[in-house]
Amino acid sequence: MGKARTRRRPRSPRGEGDELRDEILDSAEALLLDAGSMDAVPIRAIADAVGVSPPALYLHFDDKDDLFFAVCERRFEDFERAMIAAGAGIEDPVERLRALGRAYIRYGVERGEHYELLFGPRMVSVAEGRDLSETAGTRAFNLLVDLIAEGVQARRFREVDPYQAAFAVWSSVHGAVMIILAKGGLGDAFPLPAIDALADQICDLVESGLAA
Amino acid sequence: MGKARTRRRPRSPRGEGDELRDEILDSAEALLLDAGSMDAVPIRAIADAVGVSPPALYLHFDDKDDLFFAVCERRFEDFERAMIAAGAGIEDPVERLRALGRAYIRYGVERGEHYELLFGPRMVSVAEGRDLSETAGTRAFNLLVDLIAEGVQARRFREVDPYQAAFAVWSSVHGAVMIILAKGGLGDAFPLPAIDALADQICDLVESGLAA
DNA sequence: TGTACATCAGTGAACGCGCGTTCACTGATGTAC
DNA sequence: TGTACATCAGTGAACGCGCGTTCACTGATGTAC
Repeated sequence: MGKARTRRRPRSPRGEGDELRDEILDSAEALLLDAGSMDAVPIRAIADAVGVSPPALYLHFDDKDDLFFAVCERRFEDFERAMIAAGAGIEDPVERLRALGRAYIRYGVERGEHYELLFGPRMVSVAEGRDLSETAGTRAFNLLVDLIAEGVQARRFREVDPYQAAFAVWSSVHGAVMIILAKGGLGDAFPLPAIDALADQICDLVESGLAA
Repeated sequence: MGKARTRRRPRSPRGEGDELRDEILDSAEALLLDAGSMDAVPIRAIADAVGVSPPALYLHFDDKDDLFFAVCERRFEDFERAMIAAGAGIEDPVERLRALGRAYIRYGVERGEHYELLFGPRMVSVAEGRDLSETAGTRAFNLLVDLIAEGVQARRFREVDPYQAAFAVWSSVHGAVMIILAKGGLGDAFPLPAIDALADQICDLVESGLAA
């Protein structure tokens, strides 16, 4: 049957055309959850979900990459808030690191598609040629660097280079998330330890690895 | 200009049509190195590289997924050999684990596109619905499980569950590779520690994390 | 030894689809005189 | 207060391309009688 649009969005009142921009980002994000990758989300599907014609998207974004980079930025801000919240109020660096690690893995596993957008290979092509130094993602990483530096200074961690150690820690949790996400689709041929147990295992590993 | 084919492959002699199959896999693999993902390798490009028309590929493979699954299998066998070679002749489990970790990261970094094919999200969709229990990838993972079990029994590692610990170790090195590969395309906005130093850092982390 | 036939290893052209994007336009609303 | 005009927030249709795959075919080589 026909091409009937699911929902027809009423035209924004004059001067408030920017409202559409947010609705587009909302829909693009929601579709990403189902589709799994940006390539699998056609611009037409976004327009349809918003209730608008495809060309309307070009009133607010240069092209598809531009649109998804904007989705990305919003997500990174959300991710940064989650990390800040996870560590808030915990004094001991060791405890805070564990809290961050758990929160990171939980965030990644629970929002797999978003996580892949943020940290997967896809992001690389979208981010190429843009300045990332002031993004929420970079700030979140620096949270970890600072935490490790603090722990080293307080003699709760061994004498490591905080920047390098942060990469190592990040590798561990990132790897855990990627494997959990990948194996999620693979059935029973390759059983996965319970996710929480795995998260704890990783945290143990990191913790005793950094222990003073 | 035009559609002139780069190279025209002479027709296989009767009864040896299977030779083409290997040549297709070789070309598909080579193109993957340049393109970065299976989606970015059109079937036409493979056919052209081999010097054959696109429909000829369907004489040997059901469809595109089938073709790339075959590429995948060949790579996993190669990967398994690399891991076996890296650990060969090293008696001490701690030393062998470090050797495997370094070899894993080196393998992943040096052959980024192949690595992503093997362990990235893309593989999931290709592998879906197939039996993986007898694949080289599973065997390579069991190598790690056995190594940890051996180390635990020899009291060189703490008393951990080998299967879970193997997942944790794998997460660490897998995460390291994914991050190195992802950041490789990102320019200088986010400097990466020297790869070897990072590999050592990860190995240190894992080692002291498992230490008895 | 000759010839009809089957088979093998492909080819060339096209189908049909989905995609990102562009183009010319429209109708409602505000503004200037 | 009336009216010509500019602007804003979109629309509908189409362009042009690349893709995976299918279809009907071809020409060389082997085999049966």
